[in-house]
Amino acid sequence: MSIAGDLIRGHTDAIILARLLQGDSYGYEINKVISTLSSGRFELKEATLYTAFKRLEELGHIASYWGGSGPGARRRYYAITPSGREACYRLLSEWRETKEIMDKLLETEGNA
Amino acid sequence: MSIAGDLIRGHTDAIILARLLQGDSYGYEINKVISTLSSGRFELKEATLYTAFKRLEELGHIASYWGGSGPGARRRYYAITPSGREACYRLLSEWRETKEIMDKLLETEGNA
DNA sequence: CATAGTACCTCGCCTGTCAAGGTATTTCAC
DNA sequence: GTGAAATACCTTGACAGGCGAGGTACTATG
Repeated sequence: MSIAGDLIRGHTDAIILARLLQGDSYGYEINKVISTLSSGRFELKEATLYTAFKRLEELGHIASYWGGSGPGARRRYYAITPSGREACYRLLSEWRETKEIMDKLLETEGNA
Repeated sequence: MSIAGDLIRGHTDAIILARLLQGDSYGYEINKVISTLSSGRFELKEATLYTAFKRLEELGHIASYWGGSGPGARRRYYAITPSGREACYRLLSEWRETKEIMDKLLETEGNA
């Protein structure tokens, strides 16, 4: 991928929660959506994704349930919880702040 | 600090190089500048900073020399090299791309 | 029945951050 | 002059997140 792993570090939770804010979904689908939305430039590796799900569920930010299997194997759906919503809003505002600060720090006089 | 370490992970090199693009500087000063520019909301820990210097020097992106000591102890100055400039521009454009993609991925319909 | 696509999961490595601790020099108050 | 504070640099070890590699299982299609 063109965007290195460390750039998304710390942002995976935000991305997943923001996606679940749109409605329940499952791992495989979320991965596809992320890939599509970013025109293939961004990709959450499966190991990363499932690790994140586990972490978020332990934190109580998401809840899972086994859902109907479509064309393939059975799916584990995830739903965002109230605390997940809160966390998501917090992460979104943190992202806005990070952007703002980063832009200031990366600013160069004879501008790039 | 209000912005957690993982949010800047992968951006420290960009920040340091962008700062050195403004002219030679040394660790202690760069740290202060970052703190000031971000109104104290952002802080590169010393260990992180010196680790990054070492890494960047090994990569040939920066070069160091001992400079005159001002009011305190002696200072090790860093200068950006041609390859460092290139890397910096690349990182800057990567940052722009990351911003764009992240904004798309974090977008929510009933917007936050 | 084999293959490809869907779907989930785990282990172990790697790398960047940082808490903690250490060294050396200069300045300034007392 | 001596002690504290600020300046300035550096290293070690622990920790956490991302991910390569490998594995399981089910369904549809030819």
